[in-house]
Amino acid sequence: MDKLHAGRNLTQQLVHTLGASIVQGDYPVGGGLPSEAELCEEHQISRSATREAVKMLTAKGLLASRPRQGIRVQPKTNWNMFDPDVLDWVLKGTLTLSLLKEFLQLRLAIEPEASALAAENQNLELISHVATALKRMKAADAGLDDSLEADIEFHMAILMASDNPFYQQLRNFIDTALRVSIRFTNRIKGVQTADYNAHKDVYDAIVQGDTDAARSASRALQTEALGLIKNEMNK
Amino acid sequence: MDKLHAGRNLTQQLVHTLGASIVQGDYPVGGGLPSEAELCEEHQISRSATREAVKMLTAKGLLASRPRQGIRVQPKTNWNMFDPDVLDWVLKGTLTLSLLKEFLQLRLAIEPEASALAAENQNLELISHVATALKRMKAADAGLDDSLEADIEFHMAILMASDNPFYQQLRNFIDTALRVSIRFTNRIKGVQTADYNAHKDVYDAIVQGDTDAARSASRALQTEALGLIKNEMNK
DNA sequence: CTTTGTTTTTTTATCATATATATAGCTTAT
DNA sequence: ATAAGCTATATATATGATAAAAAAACAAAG
Repeated sequence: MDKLHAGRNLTQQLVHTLGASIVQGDYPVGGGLPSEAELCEEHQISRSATREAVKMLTAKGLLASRPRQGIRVQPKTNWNMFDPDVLDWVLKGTLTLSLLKEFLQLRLAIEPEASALAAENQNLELISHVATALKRMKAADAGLDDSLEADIEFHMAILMASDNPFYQQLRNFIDTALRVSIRFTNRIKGVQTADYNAHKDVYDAIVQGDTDAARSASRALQTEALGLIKNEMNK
Repeated sequence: MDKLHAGRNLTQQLVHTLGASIVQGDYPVGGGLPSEAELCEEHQISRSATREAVKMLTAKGLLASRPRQGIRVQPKTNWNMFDPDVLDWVLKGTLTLSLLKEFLQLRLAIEPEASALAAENQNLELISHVATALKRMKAADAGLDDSLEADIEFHMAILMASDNPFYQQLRNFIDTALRVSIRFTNRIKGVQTADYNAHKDVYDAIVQGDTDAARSASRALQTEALGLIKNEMNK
């Protein structure tokens, strides 16, 4: 079995290798995977482990299996794109400028509204974590902290401060995607210390409880990143 | 085994009964479920079926299992709330005004931006489905079609028309939640033919390619529903 | 008494095999 | 032609045995 996935158990290993393959398009959508028996043979593991891996991928919407019909890849619209694993496979396997744009278009919906909610709900405990992240960003500007990590922590803290479980649930999603996308945008505009002042504007508006200002400050932040990508696509 | 889940196979049945129980809080978060062996005994099914069900719930973020430690419920922040099954269990098991509000707060982020994207991208094929849904809504006003279904179809068509896979992926999520929430809001404001004109405003703006108008028309639609809930909460 | 290393024991993980069940495609009777 | 029934084959389920992991109990050394 794969050496790449050391530390994980057999089922998990197969889940990840199969998941990545499926997303990459190694098997025809709607069409069939190798049968259960063939998968066992190929990967040299037992039926239990194989079946459990298939079940996990089924739970994530990638596969479906029926007797006499075999195991088939579900259409993309069934994939749970918000499952961190699936998202990871998609981003690592098929990252394109176009996909990145689409991701940013989603953040453009989520984050401004999360900032507005944070300003509205005034959960001081949660808002304090935004302040902490902002301090890390400042430190990173002076080379005392990791710029990428500080940036991500900031955006995670905003989502948490929304105090809404649905937004909070998007943490994993945005975390996964940010790690890919920030690296990508940095490559475009040159390594950059993430724009501290623009981030501070968002924080200030939240602290002041100004929902509209929070929304538009956050929106400005997102729009800039999106513009960068769109620009790149037109080259 | 449960008579409630007829038509599904044993694994699926157990997934759904366990999933619902977990979400409802029948087992302590962070704490343990019955052991594999006990689950088999309780539900009178084999270890294969039991293990596969546990794996599926693991894939959805509800459970984790390790040797010697047993099967434990993961903290809520790990649950894949955007998985249609999980959302369904949460909504049916723990629906409150507060949860409904939080759901609408998410739609308030998603749908206006989806409408704006639809206006921007001008995918005529996809936009035509919005027109179809709108016609159904008009027919429903005259009692010739189902009002709930027409309403849902409209909002689904908007998401599709955004032409962005991430928004499209939210179809399942919003579909599931709308069915619960529309019934709920109707109970509050009396059975109502969904507001045709407000919906038409959104469609018109999209057709005209006016992104800002589409965004604010959609936002108005969402804000109204949200206001209704907030009102109810303050009673 | 504390720390560190070892053994025990419990539970899941994996394997192997047997049987049941579902179903696509073929067959046959009307 | 059409529908009911058959067949072959893949998954679904059951069961028993073994491996591996990890917490807990225990023992030895400092």
